[in-house]
Amino acid sequence: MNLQFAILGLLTYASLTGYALSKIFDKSINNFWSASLSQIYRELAALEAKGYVVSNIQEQDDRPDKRVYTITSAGLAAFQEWLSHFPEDLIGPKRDEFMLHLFFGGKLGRSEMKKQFERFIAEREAFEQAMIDNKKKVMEIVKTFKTPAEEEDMGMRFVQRRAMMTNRTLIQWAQECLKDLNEEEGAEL
Amino acid sequence: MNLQFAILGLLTYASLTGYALSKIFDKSINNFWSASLSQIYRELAALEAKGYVVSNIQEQDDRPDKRVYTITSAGLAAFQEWLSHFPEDLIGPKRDEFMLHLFFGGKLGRSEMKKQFERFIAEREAFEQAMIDNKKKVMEIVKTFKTPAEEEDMGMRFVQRRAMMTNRTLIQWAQECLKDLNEEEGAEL
DNA sequence: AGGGCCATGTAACCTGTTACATGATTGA
DNA sequence: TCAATCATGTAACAGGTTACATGGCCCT
Repeated sequence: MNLQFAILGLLTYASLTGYALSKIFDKSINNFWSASLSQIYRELAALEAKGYVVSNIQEQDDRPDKRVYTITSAGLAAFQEWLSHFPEDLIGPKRDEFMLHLFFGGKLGRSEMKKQFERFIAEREAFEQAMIDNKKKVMEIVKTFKTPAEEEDMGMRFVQRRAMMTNRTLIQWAQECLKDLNEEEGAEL
Repeated sequence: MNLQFAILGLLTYASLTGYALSKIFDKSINNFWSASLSQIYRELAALEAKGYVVSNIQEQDDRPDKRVYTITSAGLAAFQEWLSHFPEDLIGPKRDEFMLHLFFGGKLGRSEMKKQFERFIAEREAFEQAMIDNKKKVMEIVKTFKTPAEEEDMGMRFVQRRAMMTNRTLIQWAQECLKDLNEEEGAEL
């Protein structure tokens, strides 16, 4: 259901193809909700069956024809209704494979643990750099479908800030864990 | 698959019933991997079909009989194999309903946004307090099935630290967002 | 008397992932 | 010439959620 509303939400800004929706997902919503391309196509079909969107095919000479989806008034109403009801539970489901491994890390060698934390830190630092590099690009993409009204950009700003802050914290966390692992080793010698 | 390995992992410490597994999940693994009770029963059945666990029924007079699951040597081997292969992707899938609403928050009133951030902060602060209060209890529960060897407790310590640190950061984040919302309002008057 | 804990599961449904299938254009 | 991008989808499977079904004990 939620993915359908995410799609509807984007379609309130502009009519888009499944492919374009997927691009926008990767650059914005992906920070807190992931969706694969095939999933998007499936949900678009479901939305059309409900009458929340309509589609029409645009022929193109040089590229494959595309199916452009447009939100209907029923879709708009359903979206607003969904939007106004924030979820009760503010924490939600989790699935973090890395943490799952870590929890059982005692059954692994300490050197393997350290290796994994180092990899974690390196990836998070690269991620941070990528966020900084992409920030302007993301804003440009967002502006192609969001109007430049200040209040509409709030959501994106908040989302980006959260991504940056939590990423920094996770790097710090991993560094502290690494320190612990090194100190324990020192104590043993 | 991952849930199956989480269950196997817990069963390496002790033989447990589906119900008991669910309790332990709620107090430990739930920080980074959620599972419902019915899911646990289903995965236990799947694990038994694969020969990774065996079960035997213990009759009880005062309470319902219980089915106790024990890991087999094949199960142990499969678990160790899984454990030694950390995931490539360290970020993983996300589904955060609150963020999804927030992203489209521009279509909502500013007062509604503020209300939601206030709720967010209150819940996160309560969560922090609950973590502090439960810390000792959790450790006791963990010790009932984990041996007290220091290195085995590492995983839990790291997991708890991460939960505390990210929670703190999220509170700070929400406070900053609230400040932004208030300042913008001030500028308008 | 009523709610929560103990304890087990089944069934249906909804979501998410992966593999398959096709094929032209553009840039390195 | 090779990979990437544009562009659409289907099918099968895996994993997660919700509702249903049952029933005694313990505490307030």
